Amino acid sequence: MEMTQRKQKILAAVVESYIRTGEPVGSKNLLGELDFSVSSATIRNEMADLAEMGYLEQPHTSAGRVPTTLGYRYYIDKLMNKLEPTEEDRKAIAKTVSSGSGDPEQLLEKAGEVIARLTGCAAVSTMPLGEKATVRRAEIVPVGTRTAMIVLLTSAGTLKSKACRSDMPITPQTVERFYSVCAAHFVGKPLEDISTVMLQTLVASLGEHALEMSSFFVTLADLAADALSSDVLLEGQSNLFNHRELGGNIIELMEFLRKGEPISKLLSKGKDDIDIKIGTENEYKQLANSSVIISHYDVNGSRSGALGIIGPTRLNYAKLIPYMQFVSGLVGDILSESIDD
Amino acid sequence: MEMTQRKQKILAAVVESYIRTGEPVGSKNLLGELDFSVSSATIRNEMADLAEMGYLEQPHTSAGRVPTTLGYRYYIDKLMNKLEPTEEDRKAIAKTVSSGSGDPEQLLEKAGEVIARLTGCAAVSTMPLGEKATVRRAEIVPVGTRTAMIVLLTSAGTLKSKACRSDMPITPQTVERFYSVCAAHFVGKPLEDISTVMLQTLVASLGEHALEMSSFFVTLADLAADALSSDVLLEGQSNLFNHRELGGNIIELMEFLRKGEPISKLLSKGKDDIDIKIGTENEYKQLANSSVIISHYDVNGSRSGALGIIGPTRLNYAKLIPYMQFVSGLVGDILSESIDD
DNA sequence: GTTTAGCACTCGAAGCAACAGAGTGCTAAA
DNA sequence: TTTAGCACTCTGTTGCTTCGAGTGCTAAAC
Repeated sequence: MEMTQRKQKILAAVVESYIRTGEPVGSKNLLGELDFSVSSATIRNEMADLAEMGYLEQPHTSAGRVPTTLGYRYYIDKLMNKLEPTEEDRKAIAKTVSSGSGDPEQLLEKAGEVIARLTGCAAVSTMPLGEKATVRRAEIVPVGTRTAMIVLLTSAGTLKSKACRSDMPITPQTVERFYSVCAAHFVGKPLEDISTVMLQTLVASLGEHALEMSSFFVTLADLAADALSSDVLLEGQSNLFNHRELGGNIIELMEFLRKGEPISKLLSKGKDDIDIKIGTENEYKQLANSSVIISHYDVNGSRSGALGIIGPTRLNYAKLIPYMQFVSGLVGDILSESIDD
Repeated sequence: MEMTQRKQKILAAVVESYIRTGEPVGSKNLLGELDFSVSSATIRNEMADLAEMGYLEQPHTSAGRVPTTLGYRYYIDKLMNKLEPTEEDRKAIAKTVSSGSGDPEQLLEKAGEVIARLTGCAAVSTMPLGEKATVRRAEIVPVGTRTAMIVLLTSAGTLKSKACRSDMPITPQTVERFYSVCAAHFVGKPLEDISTVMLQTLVASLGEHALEMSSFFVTLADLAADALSSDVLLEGQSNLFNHRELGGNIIELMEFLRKGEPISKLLSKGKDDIDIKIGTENEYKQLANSSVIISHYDVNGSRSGALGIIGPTRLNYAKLIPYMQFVSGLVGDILSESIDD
């Protein structure tokens, strides 16, 4: 069967009406939404065709039509008119996002916050880290006779810090020794190289100072692991409660979001600037009733991380896709600017 | 009407049975739970009396009885046999909690985690901060020509750090100037004194260096405000989903938990070591269907903060109260030990 | 050949009666 | 004072009917 222009218009109207109301849309309801006038019977015929072609489906025989995954896909790829963010919105977003400048983690937190608020969905983001991130700097700050704060700064700009207790009093020599070991073994090395195995051999080589120093390096390894793994931020998951159609799956969905690793995979996958997965297009079954819009950002020209939103399949794609592009572009710009000095 | 010993036994049995099953308990079900034998009719009479006295109520005429707030209160105050944690549990808890030693924030996070897991409730905790907390140390770590990390350490051991951009390049002189200003104006001062007003006069007095330095001090003030306010930790809120009886209120409850300030008030209120609020005893209406167990901890003999759990009214008080006391004692001990050196 | 009016049909939602089951309160006997 | 017995009340479930929305099909109109 052929996709005529009239069918396209009807499909678009069905998708838009369903996104707006959340109710299956019937032939009569559509009459007012179209820019040509035909009877409801004609629309019924066309909708039956669209259903046969796989773009629409019926929850049950006597209900209206609902877009299928294929229907959304066709709409997004061919029919949708993007709705660029207004100047006001751009300014408001830019203001909020740039207030989190400095640490990339804060920046992404702010960006997630603003996205979640604007879209009414859950927002996720990944840090501009990667396997290639290296140790840029390690600091030790003694804060008591036996307690010190270890601070790790990565090449990606991420900062992690943790307190740490030593079994022996901390002397200025201890501090000096810490810095020299760091300079020799850690600075400039990839984060993932700081494994416990590497630590064991290192500590063994310290001889009499092993006892004194070991807890600091263990803490440093913790921080490195933390920097590598805790790269997923989540905001606004409670927004999901407002979407009735997620129904009973909402609890599993929230559990899924809390996990982190799958989200990290999800966001790192796509190659395109923007990546949209509708319902069953998602490989995770917990997302089968949800849609995901992922927008990647570049730092100094290279693909670094991504922002995403997760919500019901009936997202307002026409609006949200440009918004996501705008925010991720902004994040990329700010990070590019702040990282190279 | 008089509270006989038999009535007490019946009340205890009703409360315990309801806590266990969540179902209204009928006279026949109670037969097996009592250490004396009477007929169900006798129990019915006694239960009717207890209902009249306000300790029990019926969801509807032909249902079993459910404890009222008053009933739980009587049970907790007079009837309950506390169930101290087993040696194994104590060890397991101590191990998890002490793994978060060092920074108080981490410690409380671990403590909250273990409580949430053990009780199946949401756990909240407040940091051992107070108005009296002072600046112990401020550090600046340059990480780029115009970017630096500001680190604030409080007298309570809390560590906060944030990245910060300056409009001008950061020189060794900048760093030195930062330290001398900090030493003169911040170290030893209460956190709450670092207000924006104080900052304005300070920055003004810096003369030509004002532009260069101001963003650092603004960041420092942010950190101080953060240390003062972000003192509420929340763990395991998703556990609440497992409690069916919270019903539709669960969403409002979770929103309430996410807020922070009311929780902070809630935890700071009680004077006793342990503080239990059952259902409507709570002044917040969002907690009207929930119970709260708050256990305060002391650091070096003075009341510092608290740990709490929030769950349905049918908590296993006999078990959870001693557990909370144990964990908060542990937290107090660890903090006392780590803070005085 | 396409569009439309008309109509029978399907299915879910809502309302209602019947009924089983759990549990109570009361009365009268032990 | 306790107990057995019984009538009563209330909930939850099941099955039935009705209502309405919306479809699909057919036959007539354009």
